[in-house]
Amino acid sequence: MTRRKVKLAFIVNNSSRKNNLPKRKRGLFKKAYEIFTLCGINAGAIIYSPYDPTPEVWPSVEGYEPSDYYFLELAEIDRHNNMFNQQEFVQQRITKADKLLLKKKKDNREVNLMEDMYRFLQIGQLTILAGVHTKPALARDLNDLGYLVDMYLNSRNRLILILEGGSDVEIGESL
Amino acid sequence: MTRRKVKLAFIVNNSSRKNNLPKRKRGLFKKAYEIFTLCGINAGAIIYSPYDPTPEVWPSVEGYEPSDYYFLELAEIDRHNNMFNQQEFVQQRITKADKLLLKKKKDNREVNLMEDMYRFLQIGQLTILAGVHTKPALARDLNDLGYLVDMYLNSRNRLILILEGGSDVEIGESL
DNA sequence: GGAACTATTGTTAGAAG
DNA sequence: GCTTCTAACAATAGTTC
Repeated sequence: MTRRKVKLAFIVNNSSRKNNLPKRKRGLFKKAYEIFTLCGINAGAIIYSPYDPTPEVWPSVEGYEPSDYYFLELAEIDRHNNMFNQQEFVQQRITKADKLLLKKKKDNREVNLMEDMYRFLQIGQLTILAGVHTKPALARDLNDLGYLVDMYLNSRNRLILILEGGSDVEIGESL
Repeated sequence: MTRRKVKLAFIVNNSSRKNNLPKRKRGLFKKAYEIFTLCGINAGAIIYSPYDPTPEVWPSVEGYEPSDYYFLELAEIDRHNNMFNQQEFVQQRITKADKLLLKKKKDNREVNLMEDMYRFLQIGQLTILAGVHTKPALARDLNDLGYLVDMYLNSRNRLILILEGGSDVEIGESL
């Protein structure tokens, strides 16, 4: 049991590094779960393991159990008040996003929308972290985005974004 | 200093709960950083604090310091090999996304693209978690997406997505 | 090759400044 | 509000089975 203090640096030994990951991962996700439970807020974690093509996230995407549990817990304390806060909270975030967008008026740069879509899908599951209240809308949106990208894949062609009633604006090209 | 074992449950006392959050947050982010450093992989965490309209994430979005540090560390060990693995890894994920998309061929459902964009921007900073190698492309893409949404806001009108040379497809409406 | 163990290091709840 | 302190609790590195 000789365990010396570990130096916070890349573990050079391959097996040690690999063996460490699941332990640490469990620790990280547990911490996220503890914050989630103790403080009643949405917290999440993600790990891009080289040993798994799918990024591992907490809360889990498939089952949504932690979120459900979350509301169950809150229901016994102050559910209504919490939902109100959540709404205020989201409103603040949207206002902030608005301001951010107004700062972004710039030159007409080319957009590789496809890349964005891919990236969106890759991190799409993270949107669950955005809040329990968005859950039903989320599932729909993710599917719709899939449809949108699917259209792109079918077309295998140039993608154009148009503002109705205005002038056509070319946004990007396919791969 | 009487500290009894804490029950893993919502902290009802408001000030206790609020005081707990920064400590726990530090702990969570530290764990993410440790995995990132020790195991040489991309790991991240996010907290949607009710006390802050901006979600707090690790790694930080502004400075990109942790990522830089990451490569600095790896450079001394096996940078080339790691980058190769990263590429393979990304390729796997893209293949996976492709399969996911093919499963999504469905009916023509309406897409509220604006919602997606908002959500993308809200979680956009999380894309940094997708990998260090995407860093330069990422900054550009986020700006371009901002531009795209900006156009939308300017138009205050219906958004149409068109596949060039094909039939026009109506995708969604503004709020 | 993963589950269990445990000495040791690490984290944090509550209090105090 | 925020640091700091520290007893108590928790996580885990190295090892064993």
